Amino acid sequence: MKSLRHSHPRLARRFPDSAEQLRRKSRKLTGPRLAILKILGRESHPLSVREIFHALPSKDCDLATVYRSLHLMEQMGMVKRFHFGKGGARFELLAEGDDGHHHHLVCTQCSQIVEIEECFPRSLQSKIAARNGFKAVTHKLEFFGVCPRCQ
Amino acid sequence: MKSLRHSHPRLARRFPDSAEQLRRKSRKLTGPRLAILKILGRESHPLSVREIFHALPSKDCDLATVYRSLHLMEQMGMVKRFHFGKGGARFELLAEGDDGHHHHLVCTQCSQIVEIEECFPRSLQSKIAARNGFKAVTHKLEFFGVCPRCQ
DNA sequence: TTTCCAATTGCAAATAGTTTGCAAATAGCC
DNA sequence: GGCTATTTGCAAACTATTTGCAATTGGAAA
Repeated sequence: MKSLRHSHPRLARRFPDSAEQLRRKSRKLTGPRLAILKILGRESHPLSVREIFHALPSKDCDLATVYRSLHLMEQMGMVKRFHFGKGGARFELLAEGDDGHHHHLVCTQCSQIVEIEECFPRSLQSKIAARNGFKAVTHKLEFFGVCPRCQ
Repeated sequence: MKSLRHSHPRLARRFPDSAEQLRRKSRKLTGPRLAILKILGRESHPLSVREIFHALPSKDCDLATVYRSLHLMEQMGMVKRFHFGKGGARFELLAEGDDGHHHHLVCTQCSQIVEIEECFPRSLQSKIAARNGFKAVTHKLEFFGVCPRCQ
């Protein structure tokens, strides 16, 4: 359990709170959920459902349960869902209070994923929202290219 | 045929070239392909495969053919594929020479789609690419919010 | 620490989106 | 009009995800 504390900064303190957070919504901290949190906690980039499933110790948990768990955790703000075009959804563990808004640079050859600090300029987004009369505007932004090793 | 000349600016002159463009690759300008181009030419925003299929006159063309046609047209640079998270792919007709790089503002309630002029700052993208040693970097960027009518 | 029940799980089947093999149909060059 | 490579329809396969239901289980209450 303690090992999760040492992962990526954003993930810090996620695991110790999980039981408490689940309890608050009268949800149970079950074996499968724990295992999934552990796997997500080991990586600092979004994992595909397939990757999570195969990393499951002795894959004793059903694939449907992985989907259900991830969905629940997403609703609770514990994980964030990403789509990189090809393939299915990917999930990243979040620390409490983090809304998970950030972006990635993905290698189109080997799918290596780098987390990016930069974001679309806030003022420009406000301008776009205002000009079109839209409210509550956010964005999804991902970069794609060829990583050093694949060049 | 002529009606397509009057669509959205980006689409201008797309249709008259289609036969020629297809011929150049020894492809045929068939009924289904013509019908799909016509449908795409009527709209200035990306259509889902479902939408295209149902707009097909007397839907006499198979869904598989729609997929195959769109795939071919994508490879030939005649249409551009987009993904807005939920649901399947969407396709937009391009004018010759247009690489189709642009973005959208999508209503999360009614899926209304507005085309956006703004783009992620080039210099910032170069910085991101350089810092991580990536080459040939591009990006996908879409905005989501609530449109005036849905507020 | 046992009981109890709502929450959770496994399993299998359903659904959505997309692709593919193959024989029949057809566009466009001659 | 004929010929042939390209295209199409159809059905089946595939991938990603969801759902119904009966059996199981976490954890609050007794």
